[in-house]
Formats: sequence, structure tokens, C-alpha cells
Amino acid sequence: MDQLHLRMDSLSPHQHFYAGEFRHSIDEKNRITVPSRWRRDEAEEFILLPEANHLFLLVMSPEEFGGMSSAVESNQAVSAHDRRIFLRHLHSRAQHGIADRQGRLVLPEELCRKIGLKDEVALVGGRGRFEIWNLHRWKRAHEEETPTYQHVANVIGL
Amino acid sequence: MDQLHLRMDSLSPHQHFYAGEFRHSIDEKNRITVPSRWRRDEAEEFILLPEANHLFLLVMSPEEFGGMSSAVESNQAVSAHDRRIFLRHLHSRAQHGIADRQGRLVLPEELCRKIGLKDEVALVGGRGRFEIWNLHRWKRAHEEETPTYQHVANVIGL
DNA sequence: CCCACTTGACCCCACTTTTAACCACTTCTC
DNA sequence: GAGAAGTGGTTAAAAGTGGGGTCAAGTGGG
Repeated sequence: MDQLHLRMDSLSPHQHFYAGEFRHSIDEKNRITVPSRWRRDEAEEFILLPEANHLFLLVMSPEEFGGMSSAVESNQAVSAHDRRIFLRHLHSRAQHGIADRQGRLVLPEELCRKIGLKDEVALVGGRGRFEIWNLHRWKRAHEEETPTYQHVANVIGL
Repeated sequence: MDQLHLRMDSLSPHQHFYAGEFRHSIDEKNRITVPSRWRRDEAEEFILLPEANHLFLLVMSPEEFGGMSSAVESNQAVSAHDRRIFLRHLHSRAQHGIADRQGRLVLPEELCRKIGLKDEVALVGGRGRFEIWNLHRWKRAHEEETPTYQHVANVIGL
């Protein structure tokens, strides 16, 4: 199983970097502006992937997602059965998202409800992907619960 | 035969994937609308392949099916006899399906009955193909499998 | 063997709902 | 102060859905 971890970490060497943390508001139509520094071209396309227990929303490029998918698919450390199940979950949880010309991403209603994205949210940079958190939850995880965050971070490999 | 499964999982040389899970209704004429994001071009042609024990219906492009077929054919890990049997099953189970101009796919009556596709169904994305499930069965399967997903997900770092 | 009738597939039209494109204004940054 | 970034709201287009009409293939009877 450790090989899987290694594989995911090393998959896209050319990966785009999203640096920093932004606090934006999400409007009544569940739109959120992607920070201008994180945009690459107009009419940008993203894949939205809620974290397993709806702690935050992962946002990445389709290429990144494709790489993730094929990394799982070709990983021989896990049984074929488990890979099938996992791939099904991965793809079924993922959603398409397209930014408008103002650089805003429209998030599905259901996703926002489950993750608790309303009013103020935090956009947290990462490698190849960034995360959208409920602001209060982010503050808690980041500032107050640093050890727990550290632990999660280690698992995630940030 | 397990090697064959392995092989089928790892083919898809092209990167096209269907992201997300849609809950649509199937009408009285057994028509189901393919989500617009999943459509490639007008008058689209699909291959319908019921899963071995009628758990769900696999839908894919003819090219994908061709690739699947030839991958089985050229797999040297399985005896020629087994390959012949498997190929015969594969081709006998497969059916043609064409979408109308509204993007709806008409499913054969018998297939719907066997798989239990009526009223509400779930369209589950995948790599190079998507699946059509009876909604209740999908919910059950999805929830039951979650622990396994959690396990793998933690390792991968989602 | 041909004709009439039945059945079912397919195509198109009309309506409803959802989505995304666009415009205008405010705020922030340099 | 100017330009870029972010926000709010309206409008137009596309997606989804239901139903009806038409044509073709299949079937049975004369």
C-alpha cells in the first residue's frame, strides 16, 4: 500500500502550484471566484472532488484527475477488486466545474451543503490542486488543532 | 479468469473519462438522457454490456469495446480456450444502442427488466465507460463499499 | 404471393427547468 | 487615479422531459 502513496506523490512533476490561502465569500448562487493568480486561461475547466468525509472540496485540472485515476488503475499493490471499487468511487464523486469569464466557479448545491460552504470560505493552495474549506473549520484545523492537522498533512503528504 | 479482469481494468489507452454521478429518471419507453457533458457528438452510438450478474449496465463507445475485445484476444496469460469462451460471452451479451437527437438512449426492454432499471436510475461515471444502476441498488452498494474506499483513500491521500 | 393490419421503433415538437453568459457596479491594489 | 479583481443580478440559451405522429418491419389472412 505504501507504493500507492509514493506513486501519487510523484505523479505529475510539471504540476502547477497554487500558493497561498485566500478568504473569499461564496454567493447565493454558490459561485466562488478563483484567485486571479491561480487562473491560467479563460473558460477554465476544473474537476471538483469532495474529500472522503466531506471535510473540504478538492479542486484540480482534468489532467490532474486523469493522472490520479490512472495511477490508481495501474497500481499493482492493491487487488483488482479493490481498484475497481475505488475507481468507481473516485469517478462518481468527481464533478465537472467550469469557471465563467469573471473567473468564478459554480459549485453544485448539494456539495456546498455537505461540506458546509456558505458565506465565508477559505481557498487553500496546494500542488496540482487546491482546497475549499468552510472558513471556521479551516481556522480550527489550521490554527487550533495544529497537531491533528499535522497528522492529516502527513497522511495526505502535503 | 482473474487475469482477464485485471487486463480489462487496465486498458483504456485514451484519457477520456466520465466524471460524476447523475440521477435521472428512465421514462416509460425505456429512454434515458445521457448527461450533456458526457456526449461527444450527435447521433452517438454506444455499446451496451450488462454486467455478469446483472448488477448494472455498462455503456461505452464502440472503440472502447473494440479495445476491450482485442485486449482479451491478445492476452497470453490465459489459455486460448478460456479466451474463446470469454470472447463469446462478451460479444453475445453486447448490444447496440443509439442516442436520439435529444441525447436519449433507448434501452432494450429485457435489459431493463433484468437489471431492474425503472423510474429512478443512477448514471455512474468511469474511465472510458459509464454504468447505469438501479438507484436503490446503487445507494446500497455505494454505502457498503465506503469503508474500503476510506481505507484506500487514506493511503492515497484524498 | 400479395395485401391489410398490427406493432414497435424512431423522429420531432412543445414545455419546463437549469445553467451559464453577460452587463454593470464596487472594491482593492499599485 | 487608473486598472485589475471581485461581486451581484438579469437575461438568454441549453438541457431535460413528456408525448404524439409517422414510417417501416413483422404477421396473419385471403
